[in-house]
Amino acid sequence: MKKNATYKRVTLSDVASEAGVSAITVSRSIRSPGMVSAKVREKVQAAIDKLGYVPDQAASALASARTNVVGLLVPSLTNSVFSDVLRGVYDVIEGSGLSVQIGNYRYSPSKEENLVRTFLRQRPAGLIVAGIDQTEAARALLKTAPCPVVQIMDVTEAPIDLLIGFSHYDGAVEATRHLTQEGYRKPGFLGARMDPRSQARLAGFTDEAQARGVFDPQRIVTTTHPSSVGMGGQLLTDLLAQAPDTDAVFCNNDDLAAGALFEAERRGIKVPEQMGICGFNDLEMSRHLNPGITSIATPRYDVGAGAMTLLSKAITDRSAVQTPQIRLDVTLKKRGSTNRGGRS
Amino acid sequence: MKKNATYKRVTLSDVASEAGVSAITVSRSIRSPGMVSAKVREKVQAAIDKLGYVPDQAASALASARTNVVGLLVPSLTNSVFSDVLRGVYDVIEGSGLSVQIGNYRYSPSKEENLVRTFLRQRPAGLIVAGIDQTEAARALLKTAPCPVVQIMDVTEAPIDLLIGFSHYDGAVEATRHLTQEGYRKPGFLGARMDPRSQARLAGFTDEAQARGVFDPQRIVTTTHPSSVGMGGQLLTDLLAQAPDTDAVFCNNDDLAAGALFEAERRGIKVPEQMGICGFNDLEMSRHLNPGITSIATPRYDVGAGAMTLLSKAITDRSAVQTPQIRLDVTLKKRGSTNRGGRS
DNA sequence: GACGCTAATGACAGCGCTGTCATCTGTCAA
DNA sequence: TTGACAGATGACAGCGCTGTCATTAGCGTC
Repeated sequence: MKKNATYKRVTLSDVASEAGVSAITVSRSIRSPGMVSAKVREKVQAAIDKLGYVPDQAASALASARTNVVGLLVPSLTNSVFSDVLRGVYDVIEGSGLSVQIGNYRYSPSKEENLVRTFLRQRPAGLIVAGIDQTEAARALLKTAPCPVVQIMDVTEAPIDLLIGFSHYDGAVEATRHLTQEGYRKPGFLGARMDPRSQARLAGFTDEAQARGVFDPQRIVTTTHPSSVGMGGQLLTDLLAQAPDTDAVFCNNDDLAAGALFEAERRGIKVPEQMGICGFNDLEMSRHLNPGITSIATPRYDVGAGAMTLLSKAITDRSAVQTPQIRLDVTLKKRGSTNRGGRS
Repeated sequence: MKKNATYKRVTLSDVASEAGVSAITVSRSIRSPGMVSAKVREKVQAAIDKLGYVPDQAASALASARTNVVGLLVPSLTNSVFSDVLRGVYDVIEGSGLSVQIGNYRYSPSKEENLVRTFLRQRPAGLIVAGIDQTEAARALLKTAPCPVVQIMDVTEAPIDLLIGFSHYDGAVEATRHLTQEGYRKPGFLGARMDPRSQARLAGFTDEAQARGVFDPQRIVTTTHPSSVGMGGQLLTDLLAQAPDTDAVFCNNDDLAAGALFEAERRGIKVPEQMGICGFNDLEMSRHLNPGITSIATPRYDVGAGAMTLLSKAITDRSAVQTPQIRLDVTLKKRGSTNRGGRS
């Protein structure tokens, strides 16, 4: 067993003999200080500092059959939505001794299921999974997983374990209501990707539009291609081709909304007078465009940070988790793109 | 040592006795198939499939003093630039048996140095670090690291080990030249964050502007705050306050450029007639704005993918790496925001 | 037909830590 | 003084794998 001289490891027993105690005592004084007397703890700490001891994660994982790795399963890394979540996760994890491993399942449920399997075999300390739409098999695996599991980005009556998210449906309802309240009577829906959360937004739009008597299936245009600004323009073009008298669009997200805005401009359609545009997610760009794009602000960073907080609490002591399911609010940001001022 | 029944592990020796060989032979037939006869290899594979054996990474890491973890050190997770890099990394790593661990040093060199230390202690299989401006201590650590190291996102004459990136300086020179060629004689520079790569862009701008006789330090406005669309507007405001006759801006990145464009609009300054605007990074949004924003397209995804390709090759066989340093090109994307058509 | 050589396989120890159980110490009540 | 008991500490084995030998088999050579 060759050792690299530069990185020769200081081991537990090195610390132990330096401190004049046994190895196991050092281990305990690190992991559960409460079990060790203050005097010994001090000596151990001094020895650790002196030798620059750093625990070996592999050895610890092997001996305890447990790692300090948190698995994070996301459907996309392109999406700026998930980079916000990521940021929240990383901000909270800092200094917690846990580390994250990301799995990207590219919106493929079967790939997600495989990733769940792969991750579980590594005996993770915890798992964060996006959404509530896992396959049956994945759900079963997660239900019986020997670690806490947090679902994020959505809400449901039947969570697997822990959950933090917000309602895409409610956000869409609020957006749609806002459009009708501003006097738009022929609202349409533009959607790309159409993953489960996009579907929920469409459902919210549909239900609210029906409730207000302004629903027309002709005005729904979707694609499974990824969202982009360019796609927003294209979808609006398609919509206007099949329903030229559409007077507003609720877009799946702000990229599409921006694209729709530019396309409207190009066509000489005045926003918000002739057409209202509402987005989803409230990206920074949206409030700076002219007109600013009305959008549903979603607490993406908070979801990431909250998920990690929840998880690390559950890892330490599952029963200490007060609120295993957290529902965050979305907020309608009214801006120029829907400011027609009418009341229906 | 309690075992979770659900995840009871199949071990090497289980496979070994199933296949009628010794444990070490199974290990070899997985890690270096060339050392094992074809017959045995088949038997072993059959046993693995039958039992569903998955190697234990912790045990392997402990025994071999080596992990399959690649450390990725980035200065930011907010920045869409790095999410593109991330995507490239993850696309390549898929199925390679390696896994990534991200460290976010938030543009703090000392935090970066600490992260290097932390990562190295985990005996990573390789390391990817952003930029070429590590502290002296970090450089020393990386130079003697017992694993390949890839620097990304920039180029230098003195790389630590492997490198893949592009020249921010050259990109800025090209942008500045373009502005002058379009007839702008009073170009300014807007910069946020001002990390080393932003500094390189400023240097490129300065040198080229001086070479063309259009340099004026009054027209340089920077901040150490992060980039955002809003910040772009603010910086343009500041610039115009101290140099009202400025007729073009080269912006550190496209967010600032978009903000500058909106601010110009707000002030009734015509783009590109009265003011030219050029960005950096060529985000998707830029080509859809009106006018489209001229920008320097950077191969961010390719940097991520290339870095990971380089690294996994080096991990397998360092001497097999043909091109240890790769310089990628940046491309000027001419759009409406600088289309004045003049020739200086 | 004994010898040397290479290719293929195996035995063994140990990586650094933690779970389990045993031991030791000091305190307090009877 | 004795015993019971809780709190603090230690001994030991073993997690699952791989590095380093040692051993065996198979082959050609003189």
